[in-house]
Amino acid sequence: MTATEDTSTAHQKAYERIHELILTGKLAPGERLRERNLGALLGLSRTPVREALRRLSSEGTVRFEPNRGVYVEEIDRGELLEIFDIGAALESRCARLAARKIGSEAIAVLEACLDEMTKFAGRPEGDPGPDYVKLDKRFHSTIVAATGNRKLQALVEHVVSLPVLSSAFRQYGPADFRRSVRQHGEILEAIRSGDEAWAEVAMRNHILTGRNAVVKQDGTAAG
Amino acid sequence: MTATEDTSTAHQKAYERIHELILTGKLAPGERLRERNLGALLGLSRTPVREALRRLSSEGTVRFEPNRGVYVEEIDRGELLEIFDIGAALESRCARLAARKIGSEAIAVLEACLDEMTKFAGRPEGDPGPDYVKLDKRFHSTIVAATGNRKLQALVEHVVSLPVLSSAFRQYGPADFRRSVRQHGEILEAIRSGDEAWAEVAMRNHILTGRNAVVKQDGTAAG
DNA sequence: GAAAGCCATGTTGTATACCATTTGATGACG
DNA sequence: CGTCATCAAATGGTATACAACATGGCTTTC
Repeated sequence: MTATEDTSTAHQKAYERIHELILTGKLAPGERLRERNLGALLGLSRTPVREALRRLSSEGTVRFEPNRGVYVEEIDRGELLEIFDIGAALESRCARLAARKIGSEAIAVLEACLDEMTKFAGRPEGDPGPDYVKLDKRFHSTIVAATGNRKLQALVEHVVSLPVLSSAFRQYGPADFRRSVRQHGEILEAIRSGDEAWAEVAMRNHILTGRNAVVKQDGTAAG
Repeated sequence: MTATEDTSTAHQKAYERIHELILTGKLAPGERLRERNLGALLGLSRTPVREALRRLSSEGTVRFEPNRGVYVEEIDRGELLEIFDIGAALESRCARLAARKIGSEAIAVLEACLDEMTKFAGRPEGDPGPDYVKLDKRFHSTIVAATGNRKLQALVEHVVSLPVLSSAFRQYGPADFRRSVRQHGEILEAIRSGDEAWAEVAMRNHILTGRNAVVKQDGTAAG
């Protein structure tokens, strides 16, 4: 019916929508979030909204100030680059584990992802945009899930929940997308062949490429 | 002084108590948590309990099964050891950053912690037990906070929220505690002197010592 | 005229009430 | 005797109601 998303519960819907609003910058860093406003906006009551906000708070995306409201967390450039380093450490470790433990179904999912990515990158002009972001998320989520480690999965989710991950894509040109696809291909091949060391460095290479894109994103010394 | 804990809000109280119940094994892995039961147990309504559970869920400590209840997550030995490795990666990175950015107040807190730890470890017999766990938490939290990176802080919190971290202490003997104190001393000295590389490896050394304790904790091939 | 206190208003924090879904028991039917 | 349908109790999911706290403007007083 609606968006084919897994919007089975109001809480899930609230979480996804609010998260997206923050990702896309419609809710700006530092901005105060009023529970009743959000509820009205999403057609929900405060209860699921608050639960979603608690979750986002636990992920470091928003901040509860007791009795004084909820605010979108700000992230400065230094923090962000650190996060990329952490992400590289976590995800490369995931890739190593995945190379050891992944099953054929997960492999199939990765292949399907890569296939669609290739199609997107093959386009002459248009920016793949949000679709590519989703594919990228699915690809990485599949690898993390293949580790079978739920705690690790939770950690990575928290890292990739950053607004900036997608903003990194925003300024990608066609060449950047092609490179991204190629890197995903390498990662898949490494995992498929069970080469743990290769999978690890292929993933690290991929993440740090994204990091570099963010570094160059805004050269100005904006406060 | 009562429990000087920051139990200002019901949500916070619920979170701390439930977390502790899981840490101490009073709520066993796989066990179903009934919201009304927990609320009655803590003298609270379901609302703050549910918010606390959402937070714990986000941390990977419990698991929501839609319409079917909340369960304490189980962790097998392999996952656990992985978590220690991740923790080592994250915390050693924190130590490196802290060595660069820490302020004098935080240094003072660390010194105070170390002081109390030394007292505990100096005891002839008694197991320091929960008190030492708290000191350890404070020590590590202070270092993480000193990085100034909130997202990183959130990540580490999620790692150390593991039941097993404290269970590692449980089988510590006097010699183990003395070694732990000595290691904390090294970490502090490294950070204080601003030696990033030293701080990093001192922390890694410390965490992996704990990992080793867990490895040896239960030699039996218990499922 | 300025500062301090008080009240009105809005928002968060918590409790309760209601609805939807699951689950186990009971009984009818094969 | 076993199996399946049906229903009731329990529990999770959500909405609403109420209480506590914060904030801004107004009045009052010096």
